[in-house]
Amino acid sequence: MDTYSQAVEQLKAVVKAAMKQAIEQGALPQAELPDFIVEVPADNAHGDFATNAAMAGAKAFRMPPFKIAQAITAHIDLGGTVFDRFETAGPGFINFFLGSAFYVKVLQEILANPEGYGSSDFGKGEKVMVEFVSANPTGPMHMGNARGGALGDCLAAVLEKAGYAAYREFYVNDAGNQIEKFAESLQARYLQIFKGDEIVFPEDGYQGGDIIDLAAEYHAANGDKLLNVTPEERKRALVEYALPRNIRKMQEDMAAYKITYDKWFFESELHASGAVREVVDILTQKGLTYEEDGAVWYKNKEVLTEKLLREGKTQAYIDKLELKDDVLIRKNGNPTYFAADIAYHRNKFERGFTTLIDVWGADHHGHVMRMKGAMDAIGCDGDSLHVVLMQLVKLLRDGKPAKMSKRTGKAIQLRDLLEEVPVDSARFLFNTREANTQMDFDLDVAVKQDNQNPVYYVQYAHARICSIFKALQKDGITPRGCTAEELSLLTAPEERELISHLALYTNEIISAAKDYDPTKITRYVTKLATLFHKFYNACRVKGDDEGLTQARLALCDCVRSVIRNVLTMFNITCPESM
RNA sequence: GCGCCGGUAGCUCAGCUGGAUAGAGUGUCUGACUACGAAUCAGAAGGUCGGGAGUUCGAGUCUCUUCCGGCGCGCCA
Repeated sequence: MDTYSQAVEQLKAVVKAAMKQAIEQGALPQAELPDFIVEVPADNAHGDFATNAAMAGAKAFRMPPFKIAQAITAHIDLGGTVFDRFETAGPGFINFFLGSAFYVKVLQEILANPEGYGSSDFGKGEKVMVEFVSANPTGPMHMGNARGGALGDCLAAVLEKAGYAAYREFYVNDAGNQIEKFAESLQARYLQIFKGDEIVFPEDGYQGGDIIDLAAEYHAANGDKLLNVTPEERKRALVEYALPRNIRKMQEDMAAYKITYDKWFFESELHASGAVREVVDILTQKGLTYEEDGAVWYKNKEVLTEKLLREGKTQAYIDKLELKDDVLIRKNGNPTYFAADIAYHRNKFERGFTTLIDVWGADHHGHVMRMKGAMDAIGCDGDSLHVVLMQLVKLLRDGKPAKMSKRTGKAIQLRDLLEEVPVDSARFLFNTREANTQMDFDLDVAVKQDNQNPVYYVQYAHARICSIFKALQKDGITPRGCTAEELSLLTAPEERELISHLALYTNEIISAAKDYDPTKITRYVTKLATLFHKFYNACRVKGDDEGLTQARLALCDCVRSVIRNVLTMFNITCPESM
């Protein structure tokens, strides 16, 4: 267990023991021990940790919180802990102050294993799949994919550090309706090369310029080869030409974005293998389908109503949702996206993943509940499917929105973004806002190499530390191992605050993993950089006291290690000089 | 109409299972390099936590209601 968690456990035990003793000795009335929390106060004048045990016990003990606090503190024994002292304060908080033993232990823990610091077995090796981006291969990737890419990739990284076996997957929708639309669009553009406006572009076709380009490329290579063949043959040839090119482009874009997937999963395989048919059969066997208007429907309403009633929702609430059934097999015999998606998620469970995380655009939120219900319906566990919904990105340039409509052809694509903005910057910045909030992405800030851009602020802290080591090396000062006594010389407020923050890292990783929220880590490391800069301005590393200089070098080393630890995890470069 | 997400400083956002005087960054203003990187730091100013009601020792956080913004309610994905 990491030093920080140990301290918290010690504190809980000490407070519990004190309460028990107070009850035994009659200072508190007989009652069940209340649940209480241990937290880090916002204001460090209130100690390093505080507990609300006295306030939480007000009801159980039927006493004013302040009196309870006095009764508890009269029986606290800090022997054998990393704590020094405590006090009661405010309405009944008990504040605890760490002793130097804690700070020494934190540094020793990091120095002993800088790369492994932050890792834990919290996830117990559970197989988790993070499916993210999964853009349609019918056109170039957009800003939403950029956010999803950074989010999904870094989330997977956080999960790995928290002890999960994370797996990154991209679902390629290379089948179904949108491929048909893709084919129709390509065909129209191809024929327009010969016949111009005489060929009407399909109303719901893909308007993007990339379709025109693909048709033109095909024409340049193959001429009028497809002019006089059947539409079916023409479309098939065009898709066979264009689809692999689009997929390759997506793979190139993801590679440029420094995202490496464990697998690119093709929807077409689910159709070819009969997996889609299979889930429809399963649902039919369970009596959860029916035929109407020539289509096969799934009883979504029935499944979700039962599920929601089980969860304690009222019938009135469920009625208001106006749940609807869904088509699995269209009248024309083609399965819907929904049917394929059920098969896909079943396939994930069958591959041994016990937790599935999908990163989706918020516009798909209507799909979440019925997908979970469908998992239950086919005998998988819908509660093991977690969907991280991501709100839209608004691109700003010169403080004004930069439009990004996919249809205009002038849209800002992922590729444009990566040409304009450094990958480090994009990966970091997209993880500074929680998925669930709409975000402004300021292109001007993203290319800035100054304090407005948090990624540079963090990288600068790292480079600065590297520079300290070089400068002191020149003066003949070489870092060496420090004794505990030397490390305990780090008592300045700036030093202690910095070490305290270093101590939080493992916990922060676990918290980010639990919440599926890597933005906690970018905030963590930004604050780490801030605290380092404060330390740097307040405490000189180079000084007369050799032991203190070495201790401060050790502290610098720890900060550098943790910054590198975070940036490496997120696949962001960590320059030694800038 | 129904549902999901958001509304916190001029701007962009934190605020963990309810906790102490609501915090950062940025912007504005004022300071700090003959010393390890000033790509930094210190300080000031800046708030009806969208509005209202409730729950209790205590509410930005929970409940209800209402307003505003985004999104969704397809034999689209």
